[in-house]
Amino acid sequence: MTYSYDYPRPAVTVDCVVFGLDPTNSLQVLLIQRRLPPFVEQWALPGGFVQLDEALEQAARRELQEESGISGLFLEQLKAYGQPHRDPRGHTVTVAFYALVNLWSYQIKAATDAKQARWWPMEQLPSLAFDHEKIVQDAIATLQASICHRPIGFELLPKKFTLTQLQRLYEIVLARPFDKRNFRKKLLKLNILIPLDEKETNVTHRAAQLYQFDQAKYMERQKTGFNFDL
Amino acid sequence: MTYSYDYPRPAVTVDCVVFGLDPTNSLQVLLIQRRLPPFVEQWALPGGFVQLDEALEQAARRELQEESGISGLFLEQLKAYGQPHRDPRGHTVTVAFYALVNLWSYQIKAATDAKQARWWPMEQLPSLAFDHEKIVQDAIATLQASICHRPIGFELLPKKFTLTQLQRLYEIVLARPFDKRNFRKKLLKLNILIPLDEKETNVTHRAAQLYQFDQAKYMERQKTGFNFDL
DNA sequence: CCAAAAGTGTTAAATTTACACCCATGT
DNA sequence: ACATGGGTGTAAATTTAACACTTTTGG
Repeated sequence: MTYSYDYPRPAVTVDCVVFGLDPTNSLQVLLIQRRLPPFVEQWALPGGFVQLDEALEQAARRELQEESGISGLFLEQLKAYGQPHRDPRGHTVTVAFYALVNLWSYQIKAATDAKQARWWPMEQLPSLAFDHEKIVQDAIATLQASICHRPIGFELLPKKFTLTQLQRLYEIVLARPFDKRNFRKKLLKLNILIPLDEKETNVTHRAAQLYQFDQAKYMERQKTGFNFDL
Repeated sequence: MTYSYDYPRPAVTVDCVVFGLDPTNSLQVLLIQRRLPPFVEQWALPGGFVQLDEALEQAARRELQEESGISGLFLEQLKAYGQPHRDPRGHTVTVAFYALVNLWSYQIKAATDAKQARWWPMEQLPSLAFDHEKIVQDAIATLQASICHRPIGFELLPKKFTLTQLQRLYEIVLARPFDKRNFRKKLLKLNILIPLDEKETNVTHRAAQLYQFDQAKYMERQKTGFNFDL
């Protein structure tokens, strides 16, 4: 390294707002109970210090893995937060990410994790450490905007899903109802859902058609000026 | 301060992608020629180190003021960049912002600035220091998305503008043509433009009606579920 | 046969697109 | 009078919104 600079530096952390949709159709956020000061015993977003020469997203994935055992999920940067007194230990800049998980797969792990990780329903979050409440609010706003313009909602569902599940997902995240017929028409016309040769099982009523998101076709059509848009 | 932590820390900087639209209808980006290593003499985004206990946006505004003399402009956070080797001096996380300026007002200042600040047309940027080319690309993409969904384009025009100026602005930023009649219909129907009792002056043809953006009305209508959208 | 959710089509309204000519002003 | 950009309307196509009943399956 040829040059150096020695200003006093803020600390740099990452924090993750992990959203999960569970089979009972409730949107959940993963929280960690802190064991160290500051804010001991309070609930907070999973996250921690960025190590030297570690990329931001990589740090976020590492912290998620360490604190909750989940990996390989959809992760996007949200925003950096650097208000001077957001951390009582001193000036700390945090880069927040949001992540999407389908709880059909991850439910067990997170629920039984030894490190005090727990899913909390969006509507009843406990009070949070630092400025994490603000971060969660920003994350839900960004999630709402993103889900309307890009096909990321599928990250919250199992690979094979029914149109009703998809509609519920949108209704939950956007907090508004959709008309069943119009919703189905619109989604099917986009032509990025593959109807499978399979139906729902273990239901006490007519079994629904299962679909799968066609990532490849979406990518292709995207290049030729195609928009997802709701 | 009750707690402390002494991990080795990445440095934290801010960088600004300042977009300006000039009267000849070209989209420009403000660049600074570096006087210190690394990347001496190369062009780069205005920016610099975040000081201890300084908020991120505040740091961005301070750097812009110091390096180019402009202040009071529209500024929004873009993204944080933290790839390990993006700065040869050592691990540095930068929080990038993008800003909008109307060059009808700022033209002189920036052009005559002693500190080697210069406007460059978007289509012919020089090669840039660090990963600033990537940052500029991300900024233009974000600008394009934002300008479609929120009325921020007005920040690039003088307070009083004509519909043709507005249309040109959209055409330049989005790099596609709009139909004159349809564009005017759409914008006027939004009902957030105030027609003034004034016309363009010093033109060699029929003088155009001047309009002003009605921020107040926009804010109101936004609360009652109203979207700008193109 | 009952309960529960799946699946399906039409119509009216609103929005979007395409398109061409006259107007006002300064030289 | 002419060059330059300002300003305007209509019709067709597409998209959206509203709305209710029949089907399938398991219990």
